[in-house]
Amino acid sequence: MSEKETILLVEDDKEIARIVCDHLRKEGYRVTWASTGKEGWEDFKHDRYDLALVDLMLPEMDGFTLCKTIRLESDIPLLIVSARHEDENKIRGLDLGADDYLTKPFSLVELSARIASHLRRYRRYTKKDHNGSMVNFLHGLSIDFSKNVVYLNEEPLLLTSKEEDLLYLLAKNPFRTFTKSELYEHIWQQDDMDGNNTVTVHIKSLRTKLQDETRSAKFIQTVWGVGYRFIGEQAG
Amino acid sequence: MSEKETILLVEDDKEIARIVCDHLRKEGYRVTWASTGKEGWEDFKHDRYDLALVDLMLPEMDGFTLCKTIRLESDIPLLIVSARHEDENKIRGLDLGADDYLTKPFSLVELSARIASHLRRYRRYTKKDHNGSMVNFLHGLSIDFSKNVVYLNEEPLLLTSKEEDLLYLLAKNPFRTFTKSELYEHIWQQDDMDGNNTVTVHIKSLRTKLQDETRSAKFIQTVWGVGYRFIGEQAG
DNA sequence: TACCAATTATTAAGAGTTTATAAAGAAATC
DNA sequence: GATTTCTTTATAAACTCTTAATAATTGGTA
Repeated sequence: MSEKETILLVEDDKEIARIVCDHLRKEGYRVTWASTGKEGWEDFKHDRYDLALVDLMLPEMDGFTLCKTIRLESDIPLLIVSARHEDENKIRGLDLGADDYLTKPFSLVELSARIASHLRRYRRYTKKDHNGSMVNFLHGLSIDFSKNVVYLNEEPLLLTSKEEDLLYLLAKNPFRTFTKSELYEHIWQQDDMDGNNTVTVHIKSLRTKLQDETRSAKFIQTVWGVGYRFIGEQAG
Repeated sequence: MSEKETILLVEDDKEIARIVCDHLRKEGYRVTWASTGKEGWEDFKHDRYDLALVDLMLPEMDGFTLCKTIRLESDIPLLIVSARHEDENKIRGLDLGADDYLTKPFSLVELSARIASHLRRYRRYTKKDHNGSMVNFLHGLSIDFSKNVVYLNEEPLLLTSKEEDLLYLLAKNPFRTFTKSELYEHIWQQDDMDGNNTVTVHIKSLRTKLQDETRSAKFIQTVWGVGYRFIGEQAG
C-alpha cells in the first residue's frame, strides 16, 4: 500500500480535533478535518476516504444524519464518537450503519488501535472484488464508482454532475425506492422541494443518456405515486 | 430473512457458555457451542457460520491459533473474548483478523448489540441478502418479496400496486383459495364489495402481465363459485 | 344434447392523479 | 460572451383504479 489511507474527521471541538489530527497524521494517515456535519458531507463527496470518524454532537447537520447519509453512498468504516457512555448500546441498536463506537474521553492509543483494525478489515473485504471498483450491471451498463466513469456498451458516457449524483445514489442502493423528496434532499441538500419537478427533469435527461425508455425501464424504474428505483441486477 | 443466522461459540467455561447460548438463542440465532479450540475448528469446517465468538484461553488449540486458522478460510465476523482488559490493545495489534474484542465480564446486552452490528456489516459487505429472499416458482416466475421485484423469465415485471398486492397475498399462501370478498377486504380495507367486480378486473390485468391464460392457468386458478388461488409449486 | 341461470372474463371508457416532455429562462462555467 | 448546465413553466401524456356494459364459461337440469 503505497498511497496513504485517508480519514475524515468530523468534530466541532477544535482542541480535540487538533489533537486527534496530529496524532493520526503522525501515524501515517492523511486526515481531513470538518467542523460541522454539512462541511463533513461536502468533504466526503469531494474526495475518497477510507474511514470516517464522526462526533455525534455536531452543528448544522447532526452526526446521526451524516452517518446515514454517508452510508447511503459508501461502505467505508464509520466510527462514532459520543460524549456519553450510556448511549453506546442504544446507538448500536439504531442501525446508523456505524461500525464502532467510542466514548469521550478516549485514549489515542485505543483510537489508533480501533482505526487500524477497521481499516484492516475493510481492506480484507474490499480486496475481494478484484476487478477494482468497476461494477457491471445488465444491459451494458458499467460504473466505476471510484474513477467516476460510466460506460454504456463499452462507451464512456458523459453525465452532468446532477445526473451523476442521481445515478450513483440510485445504483448504489439497487431496488430501493427513493421518493422524489428523498432524492432532492440528498442531492440538493435542501429540505423541501415543494412541488418543483427538478428531479423529474434530471431523471428524464439521465434516462435519455442511458437510452432507458420510460415504458419499459431497463435501469431506472418509476414506482408510481412513490418515486424511482434502480433495477440493479449485476451481470456476471 | 427467513433463515436463522448461525453463531459459533468457542468457550471452555461451561457456565458462561450456557448463559451465552441461551441468551443468543432467545435472540433468534442458531448457536453451536464448542468447548475447545480443536472442537471449534471441527465445527467450523463442518458447517456454515455467520459469526464466531472465541475465547482466547482455550485448551487443546488456543484462541489465537483458532482465529488465524478461521481467518484463512473465511471472512465472517470474529469476536474475541478475553479475561483481561489490559490485553485489549495488545491483541488488537496482533492482527489475528479479529473484528471485535470483549473483556469478561461483559453484559449480555452489550454482547447482543455488538453481534448484531457485526452481522449487519457483514451482510452489507457480502450483500448476502441480495438473493436470499428470492423465491422461485414454476413457469419462470420468481418473486423477491423483500426487494419487491417480480421476474418472469428473468425479466423484471412492472406491476401496479394493486396487482402486486394481489399477487403477493396469493403467492404467500399457495393453494389457499381466497374468495373475492376476502381479497377485497384484505387489500382494499373495506368491508363490503357489494357486487363490484374490481377484484376480477385486477386479477385479469395481473394475469395478462403474467401471461396466464384463463383456460389453463399456470399461476392464478379460478375456483368456480368461490374465488381464486395461486398454484404455488416451488421450482428447484 | 340443449338450454338456463349464475358466475366469471373481457373490453372499453372516464375520472382523477402523477409523471413525462419540451422549451424557455436563469445560472453557472468556460 | 458563448456554451453548457440547471431550473422553471406549461402542457401533454401516461398511469391506476373504478365503473359499466357485454361476452364467455360453467354447472346443473330438462
